[in-house]
This record gives sequence, structure tokens and C-alpha cells, in this order.
Amino acid sequence: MTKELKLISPGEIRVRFAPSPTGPLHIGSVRTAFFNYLFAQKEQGTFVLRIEDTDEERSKPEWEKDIIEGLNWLGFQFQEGPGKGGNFGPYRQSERKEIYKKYIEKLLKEKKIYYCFCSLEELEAHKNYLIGIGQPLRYSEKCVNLSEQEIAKNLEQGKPCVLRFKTPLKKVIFKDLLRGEIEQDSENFGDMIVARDLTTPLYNLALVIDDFEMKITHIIRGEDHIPNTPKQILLAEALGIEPPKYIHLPLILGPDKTKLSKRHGAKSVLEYKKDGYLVPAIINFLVFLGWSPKTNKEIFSLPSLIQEFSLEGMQKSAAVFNFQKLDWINGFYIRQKSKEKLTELCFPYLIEANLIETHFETEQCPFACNIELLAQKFRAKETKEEFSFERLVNIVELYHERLKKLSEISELVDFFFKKKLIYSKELLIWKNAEEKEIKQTLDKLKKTLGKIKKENWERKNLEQVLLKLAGEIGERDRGKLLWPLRVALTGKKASAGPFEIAEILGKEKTLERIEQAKKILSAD
RNA sequence: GGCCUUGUCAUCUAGUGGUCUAGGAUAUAUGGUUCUCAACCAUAUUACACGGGUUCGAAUCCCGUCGAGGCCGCCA
Repeated sequence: MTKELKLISPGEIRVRFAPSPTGPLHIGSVRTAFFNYLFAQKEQGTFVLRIEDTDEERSKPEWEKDIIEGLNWLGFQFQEGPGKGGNFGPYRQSERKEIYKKYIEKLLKEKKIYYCFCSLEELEAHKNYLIGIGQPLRYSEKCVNLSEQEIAKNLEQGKPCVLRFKTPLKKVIFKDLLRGEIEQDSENFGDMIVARDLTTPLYNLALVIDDFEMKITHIIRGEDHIPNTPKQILLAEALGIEPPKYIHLPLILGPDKTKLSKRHGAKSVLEYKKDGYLVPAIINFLVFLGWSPKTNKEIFSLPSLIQEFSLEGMQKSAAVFNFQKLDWINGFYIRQKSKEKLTELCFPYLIEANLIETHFETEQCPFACNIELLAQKFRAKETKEEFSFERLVNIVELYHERLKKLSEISELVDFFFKKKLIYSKELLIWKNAEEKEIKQTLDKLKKTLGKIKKENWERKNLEQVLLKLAGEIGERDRGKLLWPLRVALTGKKASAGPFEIAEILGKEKTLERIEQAKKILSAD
């Protein structure tokens, strides 16, 4: 299958991503865009963005913005497209009406398309009839032989009409670079509507014209477009156009194994950004949905992907979107970040969660914060306690290995910034220990920690002293001491270790929280 | 209902006639390291949809069955 690709010299390959701006850019479309982008990069071709907004009612400029913003965030740069220019524009179908008009008029003149005046009711009735007798659903061709006079009369009366393609009856065979030959008889779809009027082509026609005009060499799209392909090929033939090459990607499925859609949580890719997924993680995850390398390698950067990508590694069957694996890859990429970088990435989430605030006023959304802010001091919103960037780094670092996505950071570290922790007294109790025991432990803890000088308040010392104490209290069971300590400091059943937390919290606050734990324990 | 595509562990997949008593990753389970959680390491469990052929030999080739998905719009 790649033999054919090699016939085309590098630089000549042109691919496109052609979304319709009728909703957010979701993860399935992103993958399609990505494979187009990858292919273009690999073959040193051109990646074109075309906005398919022929449906004026459903298309919205804000969705176009969402799409472009999403592509930019992911780093899939297109060489031609709206706002970018190029030699084959305009790149919005709504701005290409003049171009379409030429083609539609030509088809009409050559009698390859014809006016159809059938009403929706008529069409519906015919469809039901066909279902009844088990035939493929296709138009009755009632209007195919209308006389010039009849057409003129109907048009004059302003009778609603559309333009239909006089589909030649034949077997259409095309070659999919991934799947081999696919054959479909055109009698299965019949005379389809290709335009509403002279300047408003529908999807199939507009696409054929645009791909030709934009000199697209390869159409890489979802498998759900296989049934459209014969229609487009016939249309291309009618226009005397050589069709491009086709690659139909397997679909992405939800956990219930149906085409991934909004109800599976296929939200805008920008929401993945908001959840704290990293671009390399998303890319790495997505590429494995339908492609695999020759080796067992699991982690790929974009450059290495471009290098190793090949159509031969493509899968033909649909793949279920595995959210757990996305999280795993994301966690992996988070662990690759330096602690400073990670803190910078987490910062907006801490602001968003109202845990910290900065003295600086910013007009920008916190998610677009800039790095200079990070050289400044912050304070806890609740306690007004000051935090340097270094101290924030120390906090975030504690959870470096525990993060799967950035948005989790705030509920993990919130206890550092709060005045009072709220938890039940049962949480303080280690395994089968008695309440009394825990109380004694907290007392001893307070006494021992109180003796440590402020200048010696650091992780290593704390560890030494506390482990010694733990030995005295629980012999081998350090949990007797460490569990209530950790709960007292964090109010959580799971967290980072108590020594490093105590270090960052500081002596005063640590003792305060132990005191608080005692109160919680004695309360009813 | 018609047409098309597709079928290896729960999930993503390796595998192109012998090296497959089927490999890797995620997930799960157990164990190891300073309480918990995570990370890391080790171990374990789980798959060639089914039935026929072809062949000395089949996950791999052929046929049939079954399953799954997609498309059948004056949406794209």
C-alpha cells in the first residue's frame, strides 16, 4: 500500500482537515486532524484547514474559533486555512459560492443534474414504501424527465426545488490505501440531492469541488465516510475530475462500543486542557488508537512520531477510547516535568480553587497566566499567610508522582492553605487502636515536636525524632504514630508523608493542627 | 430492512504459514520499600468469535456461520 505513496514526490502531497463548525472540536475529530497532520509532516506535504459551513443554520463562528483554538493548542499547524491564507482560498465554504456556481451551472447545462420539485411528504411516502418491500432507499426519479416547459413553469411559480444528481447506475470500485478495494453499487443510493440552488451545494458536491480546487491528494477521514465515497467519486467523474486517494481511519468508540459522541464525554478538546491533560499525553494516547509502531515502545514525542509514523502500522478495526490509559500517559508526562514547571502549570488551578491569591491584578483568565507572576509572592486566600514560589514548588513536588491530571492538584494540597481542617474523629484512629491511645500519642507528639527548635525544623530531623518516638509507642507498628499524625496535618486518609508535610507547614502550624486533632477526638 | 466495514486478553495492540504452550502496554490481584495514597520493582490472572476446509503444519490462506460497528437527510 505504501508503494503507491512513494510514486508521489515529497512536497506534492496535500491533505486537509475539514470540520463543520456546528459544535466543539471533539476528540474524535482531533484524531482525524492529527493523522492528517502527521501524514503531511511525514511526507513533507501541506496540511489545509477548510471550514465546511454550508449549513448556515447550524454553523456558528464561535465553533470555528473553538476548532482553531483547539488545533493551535495541540500544535497542529496548518499551512493554509481561514485567517492563514493560501493560494487556494477562501477556506470557508460559505465564501466559495461563486466557485460552486460555475460547477453547478456546468452540471445543469450538461444535464448531469436536474431540478426536483418533489415535496417532503412525497419523498417520505416513497421511502416508507421502499422499506416495506425491502429495497435500498433511493429516489424514485420522478422528476428526472421533466420537460423544459414544466421546469420553467415550476420555477416561475416559485415552487420549492432542489438539484439532484443523475447518478449513473454502475458498480463503483475504489481503492482505500488502508483497506484495499471497496465496491459499492450506485443503485444503493440513487439520485441524491447535491445542491439546494445554484450557489448552495450540499456536503458531497461541495467537498468534491473543494478538494479538486484545493488540489488535495489524499483524503484521510473517518470510516463513517466510506458510504459517501462512491457518491463523491461519481460526482467527480461527472465533473471530469480525478478523485484523490482515500484513507478511511477506524472509528473511535465509547465504552459501550458505539461511535464516540458527546454522551460518552467526548467534550471539546479545550476541556481536556482545562482538566489538566498535557498536549504530548493526548497526542501520544490518540496515536495509539488505530496505529502502532513496529517496536514495543509506548512513549512517543511528536518528532519521533513523525519519524516513525507509517500507514502500515494503521489498524483497520475501531478502537475503544480507554480513559484509564489516557490518565496513565498523562501521569507519565507530568512526572517528566521539572518541579518548577509543574508548579507553574498547577498555579492556575490553585487560583481557580480559591486556595491562593496573588497581589497582582490580572485581566487575563487564570489559565492564561504568565510566568512573571511566578517570581512574586502569593498568599493563602483564607489565612493570608504568605507563600513564596519556592514554597509552592515544595508543596507541588510532594504530589508530583501522584498527579494524573493537573486539575487534581487543588484538592490534594488544599490543607496547606486552610485555616481549619474538617474531618471525622474516626479518621484519626489507626486500625484497632483505642481512642485513649490515640490521644496519648497526640500528646506525646506535641511534647516531642515542641522541643525541636525552629531552626532544626526540617524533614531529616523530624524523621529521625518521630521514627524514634514511633518505635517507643508502637514498636514495629509505626502506623500507631504516623497515621494520626498525618491525619492531623492533612485531614485526609491519603496524602504525602507526614515529615515532609510538617516541614513545609512549619512548627507553629504543625502543633496547632495536633491540638486541633485532640479537640476533634474529644468532641462527640 | 438495504448496503458497506470489521472481528487476538476487560481495553489499546504485536503477530503476514513453523521461532505462538500467542509478546508488550493499561487495568486488576499479590508481594517488596518509612502509616496511607501514589510512584517504582517483581510475580500472577485473562485472548486468536465459531464451524468446516487447504497444508506435514494455520491466529496467519479459502469458504460458511455468528457477532460488532457504520451509513442510508433539502446534516456534515
